[in-house]
Amino acid sequence: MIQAQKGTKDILPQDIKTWQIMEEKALDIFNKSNFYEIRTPIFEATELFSRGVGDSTDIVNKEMYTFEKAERSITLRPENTAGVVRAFIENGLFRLTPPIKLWYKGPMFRYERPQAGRQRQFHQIGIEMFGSAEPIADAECINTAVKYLNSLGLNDLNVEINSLGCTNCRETFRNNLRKLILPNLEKFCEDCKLRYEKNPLRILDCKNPSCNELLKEKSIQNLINTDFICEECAEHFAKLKSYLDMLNVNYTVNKQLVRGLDYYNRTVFEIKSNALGSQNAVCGGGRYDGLVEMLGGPATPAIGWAMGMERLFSLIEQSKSQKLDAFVVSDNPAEALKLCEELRCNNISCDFDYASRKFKKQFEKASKIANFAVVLGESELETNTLTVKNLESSEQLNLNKSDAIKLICS
RNA sequence: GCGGGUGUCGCCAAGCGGUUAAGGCCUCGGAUUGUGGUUCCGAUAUUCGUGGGUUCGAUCCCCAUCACCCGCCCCA
Repeated sequence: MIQAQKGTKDILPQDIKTWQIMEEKALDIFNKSNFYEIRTPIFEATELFSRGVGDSTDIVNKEMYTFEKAERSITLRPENTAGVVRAFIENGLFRLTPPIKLWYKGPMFRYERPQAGRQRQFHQIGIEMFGSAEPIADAECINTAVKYLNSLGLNDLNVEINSLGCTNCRETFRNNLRKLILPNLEKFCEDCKLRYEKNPLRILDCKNPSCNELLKEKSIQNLINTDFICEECAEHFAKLKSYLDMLNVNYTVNKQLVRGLDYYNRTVFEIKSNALGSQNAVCGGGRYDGLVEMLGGPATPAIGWAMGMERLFSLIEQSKSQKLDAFVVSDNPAEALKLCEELRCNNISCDFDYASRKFKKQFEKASKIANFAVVLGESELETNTLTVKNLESSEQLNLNKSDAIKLICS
């Protein structure tokens, strides 16, 4: 028996209603804020991700599905920011009047050990905004995420924000951090030693308890807590906070929020839920002002986020699929099919029994899946009428076809 | 990459060395054959993830293997 691949899942009819709601709400909320959907390919040149997402990230180093085809190295997208940026550049979308507001949804692929809230094929929904470096763009971006989550009935989420500073102030901070860590470098874990070389900021969110202990050292805490970011970056962050206050978005500042993707600068944020277990981030994002230029486009500031839809799914109340308007009960499948066709043309959702089972069985099924039973038996065919039974109230009427349709539609 | 757990019918499960391998849900059929959501009856696992081993005997013990789950790491 061939099974679904490790870390992949079928989304079954019993769950589909919830997925459709997630998608409908996204369309609704994003449309209202002038975001346009963009659909980009599921595979891209490997180089797009190694350059775009960053060589020092786990995603690129050990989690990509990469294969060779016709002497090209191809990778299944592990996230979609790089792909959207590529499309933005390639199609000249930078020529549009900024800001250019895009959203997407679709499957992403990461070769990791599956666990609760983590699959190898999973779905993300996200937005990307290009062309504005203003903190008001950051605020709208975060607010859109919150509004979307609210529309799905999620109100008790934790929005964490931080500023990583720009290339200049980050460099200073990085050097200072290196100086303070160096004396104890040997005591840090192997990963952190690598991070020390490649991306020392990542040491700040190491989950290893002994590293965490080392970071509690006063001079390091002082460095983290003194706003290392330059005046401009600080002002940007302050404005963002004031806009979020204005919008009544609750947030907490988490100075150790760093995020594992290389392209972020200034604002980064995550939205977490305690209900998720160890994979507790439902949304993550930030500003990436250098990425468009780095991938060969004109210098364009940008910001975006992505949500894990499976995680979202596990947080929201599951919706049951709706009942059909009608189920046709008949011992004449051909006539039943004809009637169904006519009902469907009148915008009535309906079905019938192909096997002409006993009426008792057909009613049994009807009561499970439909609001009305429409009986089309010998006597109805003779008199050219329909017997319509309301399966909730048990009221039953013999009507001509147009009255029956009216009743079902009412 | 590292640690822990689980694997009996489509689903949820009992059994823990000798059983005809419980039970519930779903499905299917029936209770004077055109009326349901209630009730009652009946059907559905030659077999307990797979391959070895121990034993007179293994779903129950041992080994291996596979699959899945959970945690670490990382991320959505």
